[in-house]
Amino acid sequence: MQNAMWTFWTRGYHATSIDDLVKATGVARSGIYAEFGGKEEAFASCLAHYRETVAGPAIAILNSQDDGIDSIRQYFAFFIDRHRQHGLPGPGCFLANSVTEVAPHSHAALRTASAHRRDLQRGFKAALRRAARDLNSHPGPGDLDSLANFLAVASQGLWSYARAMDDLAELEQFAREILALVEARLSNSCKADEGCQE
Amino acid sequence: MQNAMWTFWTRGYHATSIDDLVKATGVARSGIYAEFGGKEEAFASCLAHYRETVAGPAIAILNSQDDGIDSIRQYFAFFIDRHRQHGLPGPGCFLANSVTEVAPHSHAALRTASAHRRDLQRGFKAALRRAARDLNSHPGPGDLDSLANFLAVASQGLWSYARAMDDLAELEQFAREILALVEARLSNSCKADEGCQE
DNA sequence: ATAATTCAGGAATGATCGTTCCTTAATGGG
DNA sequence: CCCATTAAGGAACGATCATTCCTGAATTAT
Repeated sequence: MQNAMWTFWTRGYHATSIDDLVKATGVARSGIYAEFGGKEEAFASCLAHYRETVAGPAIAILNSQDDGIDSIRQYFAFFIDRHRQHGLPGPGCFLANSVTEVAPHSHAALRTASAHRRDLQRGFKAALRRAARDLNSHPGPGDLDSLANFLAVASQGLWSYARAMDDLAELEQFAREILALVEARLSNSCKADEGCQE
Repeated sequence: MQNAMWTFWTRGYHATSIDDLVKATGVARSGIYAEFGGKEEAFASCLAHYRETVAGPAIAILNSQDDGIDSIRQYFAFFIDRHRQHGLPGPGCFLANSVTEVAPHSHAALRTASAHRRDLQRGFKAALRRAARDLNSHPGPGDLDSLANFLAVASQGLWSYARAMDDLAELEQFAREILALVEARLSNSCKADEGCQE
């Protein structure tokens, strides 16, 4: 399963053949069909497995500690460290890759990707709420939703580009910039609020 | 050419067969090979054609007027309007799609995508410089580069998700949020600067 | 008008695709 | 020890892939 997931992850759905899965996993063709049912089902299973074992723990980082800003920092560090180990160009995020390649033509992949985005957005929102609290910021209604939605979509861009970049420093710069932006945005809400201390 | 580009754009490289190109363009198989050479060359030509006729004019919007913030707003509006006409899920950005699907395994596509990102980043930086000027903001050295790099990568996320979303309002919310973030970030630089009025 | 040339259309080819099926080895109950 | 059941390995299938090549019509030059 792990090897099949990795193959779909790095090569995508269409560029992966059943033979590739056979070579990657070591199990025979009949074993692939016995385990999954077919290529589409195999892909869906691998995508769900990725969501459980990789994306889920990553989102959990966003609630791993009290400091909201640092939670977001660690979320990005989690993926960037992966790419530091692997080297660039890297695999990116399997869910992010699937959004581009298969989601437009596969209802199953689209629903998995949408559910993931919802979870990620909720995680970001929770971290942002703690960050706003620590910054004495009082964002308006919907501001945190808008900002969390933005962070989820912007992350997609980072994981996409991780497949086409050769300099890790650019990924790190992106992560630093996104934190600076969030702090500036929350501080701005603070500034607009009258009861805010300095 | 236009029809071949659209086919690769919406379906991707691997999911597009020569037969698809024949049906889409109306020219016979031999005509495809006479014009392009082969499937890979056809894709590269279509990608270059997209960069010239779609991405180039879009980047030019970033320098179309003096108001930097509004230039950025119009850049996003340009693509979002496309998706308003087409409906969601939409085609996204052909270059952004290629970053995910083919750039990791194709040197030609990777170079085209990298060159595009460089151009886009330069366009954003120029617009940001004008925006900073109008906001009386004095960002530190490298701040505009970092912010422009961020905008280019974040855009990638938006065009990716345009292929997997069904609500245009979320695209628009993203665009509004990115402008609010940029303004907050530039205002923050202003606040840090002592000679800043207000 | 006729012969030469060009080029588009589609048939043919070898390879590879996803999928199925048959053979065979392994395992467990009697 | 033997037979029944199961699961794994690989051969075989039709379909489709990218690519090549051949045929016939259109066009140009003489």
